Amino acid sequence: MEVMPEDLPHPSKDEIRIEAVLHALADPVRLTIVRELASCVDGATCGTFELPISKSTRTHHVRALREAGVVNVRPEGTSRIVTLRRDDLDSLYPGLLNGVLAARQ
Amino acid sequence: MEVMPEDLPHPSKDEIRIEAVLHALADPVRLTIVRELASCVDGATCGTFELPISKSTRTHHVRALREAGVVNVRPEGTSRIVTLRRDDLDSLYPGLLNGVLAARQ
DNA sequence: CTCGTACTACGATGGCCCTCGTACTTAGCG
DNA sequence: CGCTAAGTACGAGGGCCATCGTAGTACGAG
Repeated sequence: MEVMPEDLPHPSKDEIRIEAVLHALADPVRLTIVRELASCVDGATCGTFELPISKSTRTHHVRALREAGVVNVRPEGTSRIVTLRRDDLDSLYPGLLNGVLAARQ
Repeated sequence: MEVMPEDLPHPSKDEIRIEAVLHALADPVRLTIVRELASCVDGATCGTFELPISKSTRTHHVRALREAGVVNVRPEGTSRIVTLRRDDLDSLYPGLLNGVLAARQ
């Protein structure tokens, strides 16, 4: 589909599985990350997430979201730009992301 | 809201938490149950689910779905009638259920 | 080159939970 | 009452994973 210069492995759109997505979203930390990403269209650096967790745990969660197909991660210097794969998720599971984000915190 | 004679504890609509719902849906067995429930409007007996699991495991999963607020369980003789709480879920997380059910198997 | 920043890799730990078998309860039937 | 069917309770085992600290890599600034 789209060709993007990356070195981090991402599942293609047709490799995304609903169970993996749901499992990725079921964690409170990852859900917070997804909410933050949804509120800033340009994507965010890993370090900008305000979370009471260690760096390695943050890496772990961003990796989990990436491998589930929920986010895209792009190197940018020493940082990683993280963006929601909103188009893919919306076309695979229309309404799912909206429903999740509609939840009262 | 609605008064229903039950002896099994269910979370009220405002007690349902998105993380619990997502976690409940993230299991392949429970997702199968939800899919079967979505296809039969009248609800189903626990025993009618065709699953390669033991009785106690089935009980465990139905309980998990009930405690997360995904399904309603009503005694009926020696059986339990299980129904999707579609109205509650749709109003709390509009689109979520549709998105999940839209996933290719 | 040196230093600091941003992140990753790896192993350890602890907890959650999926699965099961066994024993038990309850309802219905004769 | 005796029997069967449907489901629950409980405990055990085993695996997955969230969390962390430490060590290491990669990039940019000076």
